[in-house]
Amino acid sequence: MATENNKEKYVYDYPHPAVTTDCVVFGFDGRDLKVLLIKRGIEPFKGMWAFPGGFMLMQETAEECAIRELKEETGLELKSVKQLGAFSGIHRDPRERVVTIAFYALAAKTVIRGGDDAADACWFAIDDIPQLAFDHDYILRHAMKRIREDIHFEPVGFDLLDEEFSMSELQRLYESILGVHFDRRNFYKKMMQTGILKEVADDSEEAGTSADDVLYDRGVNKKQNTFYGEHKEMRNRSIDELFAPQGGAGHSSKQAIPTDTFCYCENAISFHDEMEKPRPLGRPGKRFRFDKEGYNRMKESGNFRLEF
Amino acid sequence: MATENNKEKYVYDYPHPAVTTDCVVFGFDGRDLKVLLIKRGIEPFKGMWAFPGGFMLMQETAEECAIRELKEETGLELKSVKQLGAFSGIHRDPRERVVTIAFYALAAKTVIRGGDDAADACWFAIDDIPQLAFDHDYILRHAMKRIREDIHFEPVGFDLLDEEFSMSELQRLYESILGVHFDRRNFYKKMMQTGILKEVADDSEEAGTSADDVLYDRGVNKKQNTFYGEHKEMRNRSIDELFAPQGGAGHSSKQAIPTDTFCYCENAISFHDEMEKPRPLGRPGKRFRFDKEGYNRMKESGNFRLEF
DNA sequence: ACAAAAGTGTTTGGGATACACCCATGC
DNA sequence: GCATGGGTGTATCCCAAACACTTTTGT
Repeated sequence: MATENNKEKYVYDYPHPAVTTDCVVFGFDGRDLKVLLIKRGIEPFKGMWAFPGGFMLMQETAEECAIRELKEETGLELKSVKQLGAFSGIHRDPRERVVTIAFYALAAKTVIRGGDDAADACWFAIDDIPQLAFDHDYILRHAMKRIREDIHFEPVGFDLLDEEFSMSELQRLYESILGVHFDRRNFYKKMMQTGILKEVADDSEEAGTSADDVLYDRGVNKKQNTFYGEHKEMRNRSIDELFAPQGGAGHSSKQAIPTDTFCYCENAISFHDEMEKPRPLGRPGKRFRFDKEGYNRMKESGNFRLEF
Repeated sequence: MATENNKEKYVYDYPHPAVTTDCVVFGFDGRDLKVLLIKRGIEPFKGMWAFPGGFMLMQETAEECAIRELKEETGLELKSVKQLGAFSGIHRDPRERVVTIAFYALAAKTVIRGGDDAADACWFAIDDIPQLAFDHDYILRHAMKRIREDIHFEPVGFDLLDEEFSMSELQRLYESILGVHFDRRNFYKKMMQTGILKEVADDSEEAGTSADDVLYDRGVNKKQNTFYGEHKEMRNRSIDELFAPQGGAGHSSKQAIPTDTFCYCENAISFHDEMEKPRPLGRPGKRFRFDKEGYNRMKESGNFRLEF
């Protein structure tokens, strides 16, 4: 049906929409769930923030496209992305009819630090997202809904953490994603009895001041006194509340903040330089790893579900 | 970017894939979960069975396209479809690069009977699906997985039943979808305590020999003696087993059946004429309705989940 | 000494499961 | 009467939620 002539034009008997991909990349810095955005350099929506993504090539699947674009635009090299679905609003792109296939992905902390090509790529805390280009607000709502569902069935969390992590890091991650608070002891028990964690033998120094804590420490302790206080409200807020239309009801603090401050950008690159490493207070905890074998065993033997 | 010239050609600076939709329509006849398929009248895959669907127009969303194509090809008029996702395999259509956005939908029994335009549209029992065109086998696996997940959280079942139904009809539906068997009494209790059902006042005749039972009765009683025996194996079979590659291991009965028989077609239209109405045996049960208000109350007040 | 964070065990209540008897209908 | 299927209650068990004290570290 399609014919390619020499003038680099592509001709079809029937109109074809353009197909793009967009990728919602989640990260976790030990405190908040974050999303990777890029600042658009061209129209439409020039200057606004958007998910990395772009036009699909004929010789690649949508998944491959999402991974390629992510690499090109942010330097992140991920092995897999999960599809959220197609978004086909008729006027979602003012240029032409564009159907986008949206994905989401999880970037571990180590990977977060790896991004160097990301000139205009920044991580935004999930409750400090600026207004986005296209229908990306809408896509983000779907992505949040999806990650909250997936975390019950799949070991989503471990892709967001380093290989080794403490139980409280894991718990903070779950709490960030689900927006709730768990009893520390019950969380511990529940996690352990899933059989998807294995404890790391305590080889004294190994985990101590390693790079693991770098991102975690960055800035966390500045606010730590008020951490629970600040976010307590958020913890029981629904997705819709979190993503109410700009200036919507019920969240006056957001309205008061001017856009520039609201769009405060934590650039992935600058992470390296800015950080000091005050250790977390208190007793250092055991460290754990994701036990892939244990997970497979669980998955095979019946319906695996993390019941939170 | 796109330019339309007078020769009914559509020209783009970059190659565009075609975009289609496909819709997996589930039905339930009181015994088996069914899927609506159409026989392809043109190449490619002429003569093979496929999901209803077709090319998306520029002035419609993918959802609208799926609903429109469903109407055109089968006569079914549905109000909503749910998206499964985009399938973007490079060679999934031999003609040109085609990305399809797949949907699934649920058709109530009454609606099933309504289809008159469906010349080559047939319902197939979920464990008697012929080999399908394109990558539709693959899509069907996703659809089955999805409906099994959705049924836990959403009142999926009620879209497949008539307005009024008996508890055992509902149970059979759940058992068909999930492939398991429930204790009748526990199922009853669990369903009732969700608060999403309301009992229908017994106005004697109203529900008795009404059209409700028509489809249900068709053919069910012919096999009823052996119903549980025949399907017991299937009940605990996983999706992958159910959809093993043609001639795969472990299901010798299928291998023995020649394709023509295997593709036995229960045409939606002929339902009207063929049926006799032997009532179900035993004591006639209470009838229930889906309680939309109760469902909304449940959904708002915390995480609604049907735990099966 | 004190604050902060982490490790651990017990109790208890509610919900899921297993199970049995009686009733209504058609033949 | 008998086969078939529907309606209901109870006992049990397990899991999840609630909850407190001790230990380690840094200041």
